[in-house]
Amino acid sequence: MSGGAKDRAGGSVLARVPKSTFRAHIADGLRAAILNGDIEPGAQVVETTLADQFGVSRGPLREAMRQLIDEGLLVAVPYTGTHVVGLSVDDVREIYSMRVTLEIFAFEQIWARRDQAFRQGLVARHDALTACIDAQDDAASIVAELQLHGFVYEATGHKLLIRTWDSIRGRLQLYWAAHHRAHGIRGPRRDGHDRYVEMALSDDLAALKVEITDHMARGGRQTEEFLRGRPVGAVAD
Amino acid sequence: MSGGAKDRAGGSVLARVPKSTFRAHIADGLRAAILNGDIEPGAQVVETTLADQFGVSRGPLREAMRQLIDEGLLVAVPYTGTHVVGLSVDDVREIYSMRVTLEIFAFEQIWARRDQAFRQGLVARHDALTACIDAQDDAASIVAELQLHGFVYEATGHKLLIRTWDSIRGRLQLYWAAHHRAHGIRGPRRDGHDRYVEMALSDDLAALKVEITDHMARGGRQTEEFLRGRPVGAVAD
DNA sequence: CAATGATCGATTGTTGACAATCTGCGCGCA
DNA sequence: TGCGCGCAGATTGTCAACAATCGATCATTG
Repeated sequence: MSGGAKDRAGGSVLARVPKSTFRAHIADGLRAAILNGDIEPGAQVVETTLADQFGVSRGPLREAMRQLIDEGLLVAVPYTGTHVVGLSVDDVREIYSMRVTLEIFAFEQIWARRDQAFRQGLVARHDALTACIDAQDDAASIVAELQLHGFVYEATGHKLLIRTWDSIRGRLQLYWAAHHRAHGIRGPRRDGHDRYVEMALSDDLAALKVEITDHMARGGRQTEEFLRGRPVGAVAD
Repeated sequence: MSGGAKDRAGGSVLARVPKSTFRAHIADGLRAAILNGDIEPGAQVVETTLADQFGVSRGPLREAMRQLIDEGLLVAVPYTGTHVVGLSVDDVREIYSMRVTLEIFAFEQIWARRDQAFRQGLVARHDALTACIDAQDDAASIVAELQLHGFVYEATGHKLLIRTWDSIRGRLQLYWAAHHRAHGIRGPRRDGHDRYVEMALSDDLAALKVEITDHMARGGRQTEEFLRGRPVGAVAD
């Protein structure tokens, strides 16, 4: 489409060129590769190598990497190298504590405006998650759970909140994916989300806040057991 | 130092070359120029122009701009142009509502660990802010107020929270600066911060939460009056 | 044998030139 | 007069080559 990159059939991830720029698609592809575990936490990512794999030059690729650095998925040392981030126990703890705060805030924002569309959307995503869990498809359940929670954030219409959720989601998914690869079966159990959705549609905001706090605490606890003492990767930020 | 940018005495902002990369310093300089009002909200920023002003090529400059876009200070349209963001009433509302949530969370995190160092640091920054207000130095008071609140976030040691505050601070400062330039005298009154600090050092967390909520509500209200109907800039995100 | 300094490979940082895209404007035409 | 069309200017997107820095290796020296 541009610059001089003629066809790039060899690119590992991108299939079509969307009419716009490369950067976003490289970022998406690289993010997917990291979250998918194709590149392990702690592993080094080299600009030239990736540029070849994606079939682009280092310019756009650098910008994509910079974006992932902002998302907390990569860590760069000037003139030396860039690595996939390794999450420590404290990092995961921070993610979960932040989620409690943000998600309660999200429900406070939307509480009075939970119309039919919201209720249906929430139930639909809960059903999708339930189906993934019943099918024991862990990879899909991770995505489904992220979409369930993401739907709540989106529903608030609070752009800053959504942006903040976006900035956390990557690290959360990185942890979930690593946990899943290491432990096989992952966390989300049916009953927990059943209660969560039930209360989200109830009239008792206080009870929902407690449920969210407990929900996250459960996830966090099971989390720490897995991580204790050994960060997922080598490099911390 | 590198590449081929020999001396750059003509650069508008950077004075010394710090031994590391350009990007961070360009970002700092450009951010300062925006927050300082040298580039007005809504105004277009052209890569080639800025590159000349900073004495670097477009590569590093693009990365710096990309960072400011992530911070919500710039808005880019592919192949068309990049503008300083204009904040709407809703945007400012979002910033303030987010601050309430984040700051209450910050105090929850640190509440049990408010040692002598924290108390002294908080008082010191409050004194500095008070001095700026008494001297009617609005520009300095903006910085002082940001440092007061920033100190609280830093004190939590919660990296994710600090990062989130960082991602909001720029937009808040952009609004405060624009408000100040348009209205002359800005918001922060002594009594409000006196109460804030007093309660932050008290034993009544619930009361502090109320104070924070009110504090922000006051700032937000005065804010909306100024902004009603006319965003600070031309382009929204 | 330990400490020190030079060298080399690997990787990122920077640059200048070229290509693609968008926007506005003038022109022909019904 | 109103409207589509194409052209030119401006701006961003991309590329390939070059420079700077870092880390490890290895020879040198006391």
